[in-house]
Amino acid sequence: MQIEKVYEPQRFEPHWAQWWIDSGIFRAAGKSGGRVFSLVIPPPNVTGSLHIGHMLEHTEIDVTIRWHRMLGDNTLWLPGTDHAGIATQMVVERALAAENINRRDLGREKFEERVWQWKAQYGDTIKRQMIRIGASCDWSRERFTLDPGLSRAVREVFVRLYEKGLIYRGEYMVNWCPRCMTAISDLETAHQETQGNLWHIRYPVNGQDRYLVVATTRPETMLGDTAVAVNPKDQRYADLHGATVKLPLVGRDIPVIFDDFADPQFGTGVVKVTPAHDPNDFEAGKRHNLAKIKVIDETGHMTAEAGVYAGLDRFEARKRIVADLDDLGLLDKVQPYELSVGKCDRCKTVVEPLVSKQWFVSTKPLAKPAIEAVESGRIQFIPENWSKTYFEWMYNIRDWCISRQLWWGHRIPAWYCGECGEVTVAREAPEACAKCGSAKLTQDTDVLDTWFSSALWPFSTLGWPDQTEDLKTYYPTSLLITGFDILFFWVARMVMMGCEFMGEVPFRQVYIHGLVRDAERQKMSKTKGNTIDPLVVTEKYGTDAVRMALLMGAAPGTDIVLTEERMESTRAFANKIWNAARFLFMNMERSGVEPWVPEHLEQYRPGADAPIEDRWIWSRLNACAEQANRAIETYRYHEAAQVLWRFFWHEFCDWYVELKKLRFQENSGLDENWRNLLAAFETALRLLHPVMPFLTEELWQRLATSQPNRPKSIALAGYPKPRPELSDAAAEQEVGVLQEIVTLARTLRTEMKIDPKAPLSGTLYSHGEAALAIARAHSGAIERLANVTLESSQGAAPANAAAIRSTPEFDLVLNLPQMQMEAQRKRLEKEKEQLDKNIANSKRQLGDETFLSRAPAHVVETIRQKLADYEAQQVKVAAALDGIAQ
RNA sequence: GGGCGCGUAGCUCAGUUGGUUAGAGCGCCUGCUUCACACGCAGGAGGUCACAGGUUCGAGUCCUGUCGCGCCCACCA
Repeated sequence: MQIEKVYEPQRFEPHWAQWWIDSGIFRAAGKSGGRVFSLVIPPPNVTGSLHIGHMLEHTEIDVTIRWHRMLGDNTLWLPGTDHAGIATQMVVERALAAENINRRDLGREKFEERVWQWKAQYGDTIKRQMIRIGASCDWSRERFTLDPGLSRAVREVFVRLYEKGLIYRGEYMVNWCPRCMTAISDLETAHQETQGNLWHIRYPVNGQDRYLVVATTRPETMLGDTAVAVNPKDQRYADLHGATVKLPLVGRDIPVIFDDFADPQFGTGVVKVTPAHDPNDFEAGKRHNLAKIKVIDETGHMTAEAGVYAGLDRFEARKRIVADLDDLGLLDKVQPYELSVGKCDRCKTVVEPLVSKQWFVSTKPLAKPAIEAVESGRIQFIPENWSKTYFEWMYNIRDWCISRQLWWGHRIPAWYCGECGEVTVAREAPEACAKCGSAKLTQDTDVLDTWFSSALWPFSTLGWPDQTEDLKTYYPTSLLITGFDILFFWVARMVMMGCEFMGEVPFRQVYIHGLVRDAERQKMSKTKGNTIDPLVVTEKYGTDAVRMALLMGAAPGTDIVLTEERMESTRAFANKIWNAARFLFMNMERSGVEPWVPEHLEQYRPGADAPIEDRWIWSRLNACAEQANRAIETYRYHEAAQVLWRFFWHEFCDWYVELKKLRFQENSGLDENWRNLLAAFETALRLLHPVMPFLTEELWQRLATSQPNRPKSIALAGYPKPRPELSDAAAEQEVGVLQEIVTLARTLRTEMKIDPKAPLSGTLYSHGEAALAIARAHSGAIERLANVTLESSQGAAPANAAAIRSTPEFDLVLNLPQMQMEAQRKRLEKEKEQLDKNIANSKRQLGDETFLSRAPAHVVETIRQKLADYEAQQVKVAAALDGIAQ
């Protein structure tokens, strides 16, 4: 079998990804009317997969660790919707860029038409890439193809909420993005601290020789002022009841109103009121029945109401107005001022608060059961802290603006009558107006916020509103895995909708993973240019290495720092596995051993008289399985990754394979020795599969070829479970001592600056028989691993022995060609210093009456034991130092 | 303004309920092209766990405060 020296992920990963799909191993977990959840879904009793979605929309990398357990457990959560959407977005973005088209220049119909062409053109490549990185990619479920089943669910929910009075349409202040030309929700508005000015403007009071000075950060809105407000308790303005002021530049007379929202402490205590362009003022306007004068339009330009400023860009108008006020002597002062400016999440354009007719969901009634679900523990957050954030938002929830003026998405199922203006909300397009019978109906052109349909995902994908088998089986799911950045957007809303329409939470646990950060701990963002493109790095380091790097950094509650250094080290780990396999295969060939795995994987164990290294590695294998399973079950993926790393590299490779080298000299075919080894390696591959799926699949297939009844894939072979009967304390003890002897000898050799190639001899001294027996039994191993031949001797090392290393159990003395006295003395003195410190420490504690009386017995006992060891060591070190001095 | 979190080795980070001498990867130093792997092997240096108090027999871990940093939410003109 020809095996390359360095593991080349590019050769194997695409092949396996495709094979998993073709052979149906990654099959859909549930089907419903031809809809599948996700193309790449781990099968039953797997293990796991890591999922990286390339979020163009959010211009960052989103990492979802999908470590699915049992299908039968109903522990699945399958990210599907958004990733299919993302794949489509990737196509669209590419096409738009390549053809240099502005979305808005196409109409809705044209756009949808073009998308299919683009998909044909660019889709295959992207689909392949998505699959390669483990992302789902299901073309049937893109948002704007408006999958009929999903649309039906959306309409159903809309109508039911409307009939319950939980959806309403009204004229409200919304966040408007002048570039996207749509309303956006509060959540999609990102506030940013910006350095601006506070302009103080004089408004002359009619009939008095007096000004009211108002402060504003947005002078251009003054053209739309319809009042100025002061606090009713503010004595300075108590005389202004019934007064009016003349609005500068416009000349309109506007009233002075008295309202609590004016803060006497702020500026002069007088505030201008622009009901059409400020949320606060809008509310005040309603209270005082003020006119709304719209001076800025949907494109961010001044309207005809703005008089001479009409047609100007809003920021240009600001400059002109300030200049004109200054000319008129009405600019009292200008103050630098830091304010937070709302920007569109998507395009960073400054949001314009505008009054318009929009659809809203009243969220308070929906939030109540959703809060209760978490409070009662029916939904659990991991890490738990996130429930606080969830509550914080839920308790202060505001109504949700759901209408968007975009042209892809789910149309709002509302029709307006051309005759009488009646609004009809219905599941299907109505024939005639319910009120006047007119057939002149037009559907609302607005579409729904994408999160509206996303909120229904847990049940809409299962066939709701029909009571399907899938719905009964899979709702509620057990686990949602997601990032905190969509906690409000998606998670909270799924809970609300689930409680409302299913009467039950959509999932039991929510695992919140961190976001990926770059080396400077910055959130990845396209505008900052610090994005690590998963397609680029998977190409460079391999998918397995990228996955492992992410997992190693995935401690709950912390962000994931993804650096190339980290990926380099995980690639090294992949290569290590590869080379361990390469080594085994080479030796199998040499010994005439065919690839082999046990018939019953979970029952194999080495015999009681098996070679010590086999008994040892199987015991360690079991410990590793135990820890890995526990870590995975408690969502401590970083810990699992670390446990596996340490086991495979530092136990399996560094010790087990090294010890096995001695056996390879025997040329005896597939004996028990080989069986133990191959079965151990096979188990190790299964343990590693979740963190290195492609590599382990490749190796496992090569290993298992001979087994006719083997599962089709390592993914189907079952994750190794802890098996207490494999634990072998005696073997661990014995190999532990062997490791100690070898390490001592190596350390001593390096310290004495002895050429590692020079064979040495030495003596192992011990009072106990155990260490001596081990040294004798494993002389071959010791010679191989430390290049030292040891004699054994009962008793303590001679006082004048120079090259000495001690443990509480035994002393190791090497016969050196020349003495390195100085190096030896230095090391011993350092050791003595450390021992003295430890002894003093232990003695102090043991001399403390309160400690003895209050500390648990086992703590006291371990300290006693340690003190005895330290003291024994101290005697030896002192003797060795004396030896040198003589 | 409200909420959440962070500060541990040169760098990036672990450290589950407080309990012996605080760990890993990378980097660094020394020595090895040993017939699986230099994406490697062997050995090593490096930390008063941000600071100040407190609780405790015992604190990186719990409490209070200070300093520094980050994130989220919020209609402060």
